[in-house]
Amino acid sequence: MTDTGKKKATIYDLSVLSGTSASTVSAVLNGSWRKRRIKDATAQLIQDLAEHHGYTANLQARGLRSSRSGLVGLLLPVYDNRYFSSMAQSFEALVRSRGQCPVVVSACRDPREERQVVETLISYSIDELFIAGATDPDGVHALCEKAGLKHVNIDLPGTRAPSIISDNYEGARLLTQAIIERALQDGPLTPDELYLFGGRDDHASHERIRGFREVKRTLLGADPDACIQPTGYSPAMTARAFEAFYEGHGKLPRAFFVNSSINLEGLLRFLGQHPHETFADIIVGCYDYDPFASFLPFPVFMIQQDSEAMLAKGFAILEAPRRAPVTVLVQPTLVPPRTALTGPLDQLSDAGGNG
Amino acid sequence: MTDTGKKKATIYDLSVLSGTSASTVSAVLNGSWRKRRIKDATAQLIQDLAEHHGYTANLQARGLRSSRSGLVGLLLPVYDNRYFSSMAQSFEALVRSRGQCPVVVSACRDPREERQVVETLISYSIDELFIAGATDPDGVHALCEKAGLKHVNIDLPGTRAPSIISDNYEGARLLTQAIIERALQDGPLTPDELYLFGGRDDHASHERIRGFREVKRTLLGADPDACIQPTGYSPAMTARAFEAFYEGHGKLPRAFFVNSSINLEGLLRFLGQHPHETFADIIVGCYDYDPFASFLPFPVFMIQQDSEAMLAKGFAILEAPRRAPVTVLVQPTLVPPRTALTGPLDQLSDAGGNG
DNA sequence: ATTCTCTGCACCATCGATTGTGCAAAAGTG
DNA sequence: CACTTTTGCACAATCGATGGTGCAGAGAAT
Repeated sequence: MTDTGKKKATIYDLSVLSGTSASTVSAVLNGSWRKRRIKDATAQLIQDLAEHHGYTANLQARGLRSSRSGLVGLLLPVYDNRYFSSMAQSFEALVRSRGQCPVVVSACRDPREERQVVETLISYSIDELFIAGATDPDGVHALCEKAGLKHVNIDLPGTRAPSIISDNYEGARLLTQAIIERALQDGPLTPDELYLFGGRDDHASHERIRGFREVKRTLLGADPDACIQPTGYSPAMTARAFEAFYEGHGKLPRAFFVNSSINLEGLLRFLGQHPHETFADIIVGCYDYDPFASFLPFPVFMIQQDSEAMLAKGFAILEAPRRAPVTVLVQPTLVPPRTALTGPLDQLSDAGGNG
Repeated sequence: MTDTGKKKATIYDLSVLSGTSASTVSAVLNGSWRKRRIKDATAQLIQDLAEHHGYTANLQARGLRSSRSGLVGLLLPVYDNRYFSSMAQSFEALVRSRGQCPVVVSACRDPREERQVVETLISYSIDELFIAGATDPDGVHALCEKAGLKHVNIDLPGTRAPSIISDNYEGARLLTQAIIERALQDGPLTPDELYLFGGRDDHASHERIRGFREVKRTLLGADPDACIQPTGYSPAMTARAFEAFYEGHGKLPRAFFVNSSINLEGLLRFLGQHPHETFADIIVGCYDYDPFASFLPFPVFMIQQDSEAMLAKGFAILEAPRRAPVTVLVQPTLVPPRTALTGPLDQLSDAGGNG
């Protein structure tokens, strides 16, 4: 790739250099040349020239003409937690392995931002879209539908497009049961000693709360409404809920279920403000897995959602001829305290060593 | 936005509907219409039509013609840790606030992948590129240069383009000093009780090791080479280093400096395999901040890098007329153990509550 | 009334690649 | 040698938006 010339080479440049037409160059360089009965020698010549001049196709031009782009989008609510960043990591690898180009964007759980972002992606003729945790999946669906864009919901279901979600109900049951069993080791547990913090009015929260309440009622016999504290997906709000509880009771609940790792950060903020005795004996369950959180100085049970499986399933569904608005459940896994799982980063080759 | 029609509307559709020419429609819809002396009434008519038909510009066509795209790229090594995911989060907000569209891609610390990704981005005529932690910044630089793409290095410096990096040397000094002081509270510390794990042959690692060794020599009087254990950026390799040390010494070093949060995950893997006594008294410093890691059951000092400041500085440099290959140092902050800092997620509005 | 200046817009080439179609020249057939 | 078939490629329209240029008509100036 000797960089001859200053501007990027185009098929027209190569057509002059090779003494062929632009359409021949195009065919050779996009692989359709056998179908077009281009001579092997001609193809070879053009490929050599292309390499020599560092030719790369102008993807905007290609996309404009063919109305496809080779891009696959992933729409995230946020980046900054291990569940979504890990999903982005897996997504990259998966899309790359399929010869397409991953594009990840976040929309900050804002329905307007979501639409805006999707419009932009559509304007770039992306080929497929994975919608992870959209606040308004059906609104986004309408846009995709209109543009003929293949898409699936991941993590939060929509009613109009295929959805692949964690089995939040089952996961919550597993997690609740684990917390309760662990708490019982330290003596009997009364219903008002087990709380749930975090989440809001989305499908995932509902299902988790449902699973929590059911197991709790079964094992502990009751579940006062006051034990459910939805605080939204915000560390600050969650911290406030813990503070409020602490002010009212002089301690934290003996055991509690936290709706997500983002909410669990709210717990950290509380911890930072209080001495160790305050939480020496608590038992926590968190829906989401974060390796560092698993090693906090009290037992933390976590639920790992299998984002890689969800994405893989998503691709499978997009490839299938019929795409009914089915909902596929993917089973999450209970992770006991003090567990360091491997993640997508472990797939990366890193020679390591100092050289 | 009533979705009249099935295909996406173009300026030609609107030109027919409005009885004007396509160029007029184009001018009205891209804001250049005052300059083109379009009558207010005409503009209004076209805007109404556009809204009614849910017109959105085909950005590939626009980009092709104007060879600009409104896209700003961020090239990351990986997503899956808090430093980079937090950087991505800040990046999104910053770019959005400037009316452009953020595109984040990762290249897995693979020089070939880096080039490949940058080529792709260039083919989409992105306007600016932030290169965070490129393995081969100058190789990437060459590509950008050739394409006339404005770019800056973030986090790891290149020699050919402006670079904005953390003051790794100073950060390492702060961190080393903090660990040593804390260790001295528990009694005298000998040079062979303080180790460094992680990092490889990149600029950041070098600077951190330099800072570590200097402070250590100053405060402890010596620094045996064996105390430096570069393991690459891989949790597995780092875990192996801890295991090896443990096998040789029957315990972990009393205090150690870990090169990054990714390496710190290696420590978790070790911890998961050993009883609590093994690490009851260790003192850890980690270059990078992760809120959960800050609350591990032993003192963890962390360094928070100011990625938001780096990005902001990057934009400033890109806007400046002259762009010499300067290197700008941004000061990181020492974060004492058990500290929950707020992050970019706190900027997000989240009504919270159950409704 | 004539010339000049604006105003308001239409026309058209252009960005770089894709693709249906057409047509020479080469090769095969009888 | 005349005729068909195949090979190998060129032509030109097209995707949707942009922006330089030109020009008709309204109003102003003389």
